[in-house]
Amino acid sequence: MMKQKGTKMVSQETIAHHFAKNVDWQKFVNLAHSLGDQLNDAQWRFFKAIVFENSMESFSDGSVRYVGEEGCDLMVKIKNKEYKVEMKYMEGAWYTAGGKSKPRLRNQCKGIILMNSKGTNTHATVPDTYADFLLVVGLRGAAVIDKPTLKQYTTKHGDSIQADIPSDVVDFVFTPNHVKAPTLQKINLRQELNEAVRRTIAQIQ
DNA sequence: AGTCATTCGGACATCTACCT
DNA sequence: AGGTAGATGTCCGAATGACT
Repeated sequence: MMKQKGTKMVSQETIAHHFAKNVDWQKFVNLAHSLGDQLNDAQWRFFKAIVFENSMESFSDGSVRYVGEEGCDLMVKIKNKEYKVEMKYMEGAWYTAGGKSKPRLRNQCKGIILMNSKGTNTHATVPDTYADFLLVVGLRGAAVIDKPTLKQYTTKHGDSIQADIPSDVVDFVFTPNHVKAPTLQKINLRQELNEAVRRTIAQIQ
């Protein structure tokens, strides 16, 4: 029986290219800006990730599937094969805000907490069960890194595993040059969620 | 001087798996 | 049966550093 080598693993460049081509990042940027800080409060942050992860599926051509499993948020289908991708969102992941000047590419991504827990973390690096690729999404850019490369840049921090990824070892999916100024849309997810919550509560007898 | 950026730890809610 | 470590994701706040 063949070992793992029998299953061909595509390159991070292939994954990045697929995300670049088959996901509408302008829509993502519009969504992220329109959502603003609505879900930034501590108790809503988990939901923010759910919104963004789902948006990958919605804004894709159908080849991206949201699964939300442990260590794997997305399944990406390329040439009839599916690949496991973990997604992290951080506002200023790759580019500084810029303010009055232009956004500037960082030498390395802002530190990402890949896993953390109360008490003491046992992992020294990402576990074998972790997705094969990590998609790091920011407001002004996104990039892909494969697991073997990612492992080179992880450090154990008390109760967490942190990744400090140099910008020149990743493959970019989009950059500030790939998107136009965001179209702000009037959405109020907090209100809709609150209403959904009240409706649900009202069903209880 | 005043803006912009970085850094660090802690905060949030709640589930499952495992332990005694 | 009851307790808790470990897992999930993101940002805030304050203090400090760097730049124009």
